Amino acid sequence: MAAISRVLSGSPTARSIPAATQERIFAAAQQLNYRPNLLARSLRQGRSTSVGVIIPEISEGYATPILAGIEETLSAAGYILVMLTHHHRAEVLARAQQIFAERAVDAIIAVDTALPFVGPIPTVTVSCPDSRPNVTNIVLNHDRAAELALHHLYALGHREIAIIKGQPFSSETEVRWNAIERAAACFGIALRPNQVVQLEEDLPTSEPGYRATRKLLDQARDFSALFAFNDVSAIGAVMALHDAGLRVPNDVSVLGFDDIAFAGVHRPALTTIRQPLHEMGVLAATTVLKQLGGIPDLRSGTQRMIVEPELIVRSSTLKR
Amino acid sequence: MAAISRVLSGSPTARSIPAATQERIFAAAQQLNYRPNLLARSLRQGRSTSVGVIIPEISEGYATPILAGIEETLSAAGYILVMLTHHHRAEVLARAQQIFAERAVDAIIAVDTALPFVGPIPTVTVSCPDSRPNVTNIVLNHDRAAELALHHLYALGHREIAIIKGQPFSSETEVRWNAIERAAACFGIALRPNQVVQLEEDLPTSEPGYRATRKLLDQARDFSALFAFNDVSAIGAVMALHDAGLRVPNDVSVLGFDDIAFAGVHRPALTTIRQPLHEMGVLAATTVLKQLGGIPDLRSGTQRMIVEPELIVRSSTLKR
DNA sequence: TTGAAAGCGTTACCAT
DNA sequence: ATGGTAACGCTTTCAA
Repeated sequence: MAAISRVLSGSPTARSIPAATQERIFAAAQQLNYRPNLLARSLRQGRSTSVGVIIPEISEGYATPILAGIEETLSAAGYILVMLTHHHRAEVLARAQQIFAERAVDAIIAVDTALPFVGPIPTVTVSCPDSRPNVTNIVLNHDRAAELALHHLYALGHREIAIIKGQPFSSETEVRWNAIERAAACFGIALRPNQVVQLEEDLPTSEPGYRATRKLLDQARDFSALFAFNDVSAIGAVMALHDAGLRVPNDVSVLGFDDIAFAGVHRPALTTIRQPLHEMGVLAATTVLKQLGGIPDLRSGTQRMIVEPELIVRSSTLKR
Repeated sequence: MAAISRVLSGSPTARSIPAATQERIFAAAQQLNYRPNLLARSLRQGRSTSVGVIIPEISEGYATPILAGIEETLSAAGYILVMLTHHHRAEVLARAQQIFAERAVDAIIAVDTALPFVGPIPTVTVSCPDSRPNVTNIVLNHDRAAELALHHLYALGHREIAIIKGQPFSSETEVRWNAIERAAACFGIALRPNQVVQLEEDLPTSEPGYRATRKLLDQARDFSALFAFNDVSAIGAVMALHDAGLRVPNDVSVLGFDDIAFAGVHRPALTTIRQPLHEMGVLAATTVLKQLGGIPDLRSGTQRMIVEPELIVRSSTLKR
């Protein structure tokens, strides 16, 4: 039994077993159609070749490419995902910790989620700006993103730029806003309070963007450009502007964020700041795998991996 | 140990344990912050409170609501998903069987996937028309869908209707096409071979729909309506028609399928045949849960659960 | 180089 | 009503 275990699980101690015996073992396993019981192995080793993934919801546009990137990478390495959604509810987040512990996940990837816990296992976050000890954070270069965005609009002649901030519960809202403020200061753009609105509802649709834009139009109509928190809300903004008799991009230039799949298909095609969502998922997964396979020392210490945004110009964003 | 196991796992045999003892056990568990080890339980019981889910890919529009419905329902019942994607590759599908067996999933849900295997565990398929023994199939009422679609177009005066069939590898392509043929016969609509094209590329984007429509336009321009295999390809079709100088819906009425989230946001807003994707995910999951909890007899026998489509009229599909 | 045996943390079968 | 104990199928240590 010992020899069989060592050979079939590819243990380094198998090197001291003669080739002939190994052959016999492989042959027998093949003939008997032997499959090791992963549950027994997991129980014994205390690990499960699985990775916990937590994300607010399985939503269109944003979550999909990240999850796809994570799934591809992990399943190619023989890991499965223990995927949980929390819908921004604190008690579900707390339960997630239990579930991950029960299932003995070997690592955790948190997407767009402020983890209330950090365990002794490798932990990687995606788009969670608040860094915690022993966690690797994969974050977008928000300063660069804001600079790309405002430079684009500024270069086209826009000076009165409205902003739609993210929902209060969204983990990136604050850092993004701060970056926008810094970039605006750089370009000498004034962000007037009545030209700033915030997404409110917890819906992954364009509805919150529509409502925020309605509110914006009620309190200010003197902006010539609008920078939305994400593409989904930018689409809602375009609808609201259109309903208010304003043309996009002729009257108002709308700039989105994320570059979701539908951004290029939407009419008017959405100019946007691209986040490499799929790549971020892949990066999160490969980072986890590296930590799982590598030297334990690599796990410790807070690390930041910065991902670069890109300006995608689609509908010609005309100068006013 | 025995008493503790019985009480904490809610075994029916725990009824013969006096309330006082049960209290003591609960109190101690609480105080010691005891969490049962799921791996050990799974090893012993041969089940893992997990459900295998296999789907071609984590794609926008189609997969997302189904997966969300499955995830919600299963995780509310304490199950986790073992989610695999196969990208229409046969060898990956075969490996999936291995992985599900290794992980000792308690049931399997296959979405839009022709399973090459049926095990002894409850198995539910979503949108897989070919029925196999001991599998519950959740399928759309395709005849009704085709009837809704063609009646809608017919009533608007359309007689020359082009069709975009699904990819050859898509599990619903054939059954959908057969239903369309029957409905067309009913209404006395002739489906001319040069007005029928098929999606080819294995991409979850609107690209295949665009290409198919280009091909269609090369071989026929005498159609006044176009019925696409799904919304994603309908969007591609609208782009291709537009690029060819045709207006939608003025020159050509385009009818989609699925009613994905962006169908109502797209301009022109997409008229479409709605599949209740989210509900289908929920239904698949509840069916699995019922079979897992219920009498084993319920598992046997092939069952079909028919889901009804709905016509969603958005852009006014004008009579030619 | 190989084998025996001790667990991993449960559950379930028997006794009491 | 309770408790002892043998599995479940593997890995790993220790001896041979």
